[in-house]
Amino acid sequence: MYETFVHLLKKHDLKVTPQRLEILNFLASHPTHPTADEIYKQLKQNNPSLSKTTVYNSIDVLNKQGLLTILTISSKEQRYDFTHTPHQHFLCTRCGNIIDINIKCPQLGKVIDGGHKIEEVHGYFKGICKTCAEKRKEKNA
Amino acid sequence: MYETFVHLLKKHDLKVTPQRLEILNFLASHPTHPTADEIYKQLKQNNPSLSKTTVYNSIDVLNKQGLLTILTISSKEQRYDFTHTPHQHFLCTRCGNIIDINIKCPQLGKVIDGGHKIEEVHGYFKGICKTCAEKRKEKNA
DNA sequence: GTTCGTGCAAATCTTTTGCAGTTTC
DNA sequence: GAAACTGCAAAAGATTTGCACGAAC
Repeated sequence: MYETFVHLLKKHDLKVTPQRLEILNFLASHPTHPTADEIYKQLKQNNPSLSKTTVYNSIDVLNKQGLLTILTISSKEQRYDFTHTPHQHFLCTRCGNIIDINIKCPQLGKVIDGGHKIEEVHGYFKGICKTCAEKRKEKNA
Repeated sequence: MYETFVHLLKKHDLKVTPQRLEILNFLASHPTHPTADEIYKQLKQNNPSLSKTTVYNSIDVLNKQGLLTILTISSKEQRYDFTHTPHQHFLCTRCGNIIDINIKCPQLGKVIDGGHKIEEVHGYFKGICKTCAEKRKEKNA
């Protein structure tokens, strides 16, 4: 079941530990951009000896290998995103959810303002998400 | 000298205090996206009784009135930006500086992915800034 | 068996809160 | 003078560090 993640870790010269597999699996299957604390609380249920230090350690090595992205969108804690395909984020000002969206970024790769070269677009967009917009419509109807 | 900021505060029903004037002036004249601590340390030099609480309090009310923008770009501390004209930010991966850039955001105001309405584009872009790019060129030459 | 990873406790850093005294209007 | 603001100290919350033990290769 975890073969993919075993390969992924080996490929990046990281030791394969149950904790790392669980964290990778959790991030890949929960595109909800969890915080370190959310990851910790969730995984501790099946592995009571898990420590937060390990969560932070794992996040750190995974991030250094480019396997996850650190989001610093709205609040003071960091949120994490398993890196698979490039995408942007949408923060709903009503419900606070962070939703993955797909937007073409015409800026990527361009050189702008006389010399800055754009290599990554970490844009995030703020507004009202589909669900909240529909709720508001119903209310007004 | 501070008439503009006096007006700005009054317009937003905020009391005019020396601390708020200093903070506004500092933010407006330093587009370097300082942290709370940087603002505090700088202003404390001329006003030794200044407290960090006041810096945070002021930032809070100014932010609520839309007079400044909170950036959460790269690290765990927040950075602040005096709100004047809409612009984007460019984080240089070499020198770590956050530079204001001007980019057209064709996404603004659009409805995407079947219903999410974009009201603000908080994009930031990552890459190599002009200064670092030129330094690298010189080195290779 | 050596290197690396885990987990505990303590430390650090940023931001928030409670409250008494002071300033603004 | 009432309401709002300042500043101190303490608290809270997220992340980092030091270190001994244990697991992976």
